[in-house]
Amino acid sequence: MRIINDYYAELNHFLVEVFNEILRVEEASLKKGEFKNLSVREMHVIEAICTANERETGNRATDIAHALRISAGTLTTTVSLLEKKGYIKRKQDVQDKRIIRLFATEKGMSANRAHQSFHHEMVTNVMNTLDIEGIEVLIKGLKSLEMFFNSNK
Amino acid sequence: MRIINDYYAELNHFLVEVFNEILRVEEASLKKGEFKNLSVREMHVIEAICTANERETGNRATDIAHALRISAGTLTTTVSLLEKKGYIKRKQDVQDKRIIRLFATEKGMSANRAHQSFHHEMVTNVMNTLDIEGIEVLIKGLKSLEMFFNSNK
DNA sequence: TTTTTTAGTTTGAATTTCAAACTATCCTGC
DNA sequence: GCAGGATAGTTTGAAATTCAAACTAAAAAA
Repeated sequence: MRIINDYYAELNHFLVEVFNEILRVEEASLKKGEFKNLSVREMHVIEAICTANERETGNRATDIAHALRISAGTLTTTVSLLEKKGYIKRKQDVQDKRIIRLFATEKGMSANRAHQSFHHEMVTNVMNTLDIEGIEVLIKGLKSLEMFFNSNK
Repeated sequence: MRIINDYYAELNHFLVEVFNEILRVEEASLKKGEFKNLSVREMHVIEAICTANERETGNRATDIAHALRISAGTLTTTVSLLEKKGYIKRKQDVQDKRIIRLFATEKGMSANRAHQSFHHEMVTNVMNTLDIEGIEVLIKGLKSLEMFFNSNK
């Protein structure tokens, strides 16, 4: 039981502390790079727009707001700013003029690639310290975390 | 290489999506419980104060602000509010009157215990899906994440 | 053709945060 | 001692972020 408790403390530490770090480091990484004038939130809006267009999962303003779990009003604000900064473009749908479709500009896609490479470095870094079996166990643990959260919604 | 890429995508998904959930669920969990009038930020201030007093790692305002990585001004604001709400107490140090030491009230400690039990549930939930070896691998993976973040500071 | 619904924007208020100025206290060197 | 600098915390003013609710325009339903 002693050992289990040690593991408990360590896991809790990681889940509490380490993952707060992700945002912080992500932010710092953004501030250092080419796209200083983007906040993490803005970067995530760009990312969501790029992903939606790649995977064709819906690039309407509503879709993006829903994916990011932010309100429509908040998205409008961010999108207006990002458009002014030249990262994304609004396009009114031809069939249904109520709908605004969102696209990244070249600059936006470039910012997204830079951001992706941050994630890529992070993930490959973790993977390199583990063998295949270890990766599988890590994923299994993270999966059960996800299940825990889904059941708590 | 195909398989490695699948793992990559899955890991990235967890690191990006799942851990954003922690804050959300934590927030929702708070709003449901006995201590509705506490934000996640406020809860974390209480938690930091309780932990600091348990472990005697420094309960000065400066120590707490540093542990939470927030500015002194921000902490002052939060502490004033939490004191008004009855969760914590300021005490001026006797030796050095510049120093403000922070303590949780009974109510504050009670809120902290409720919050701890949320974490406890979360962590034991993950641990229950794994055997000892699995837990060790999970921790190893998380550790390498932490190392990645520390090297990126 | 009305009425209702949907998509997005605007508005107004609340919250959160921080840097910088400020106050009070302590420490150092003369 | 005491002047000058350092330290702890607070206050202030401004910026950023967010959302609900009111609003506009367009589409769908009745």
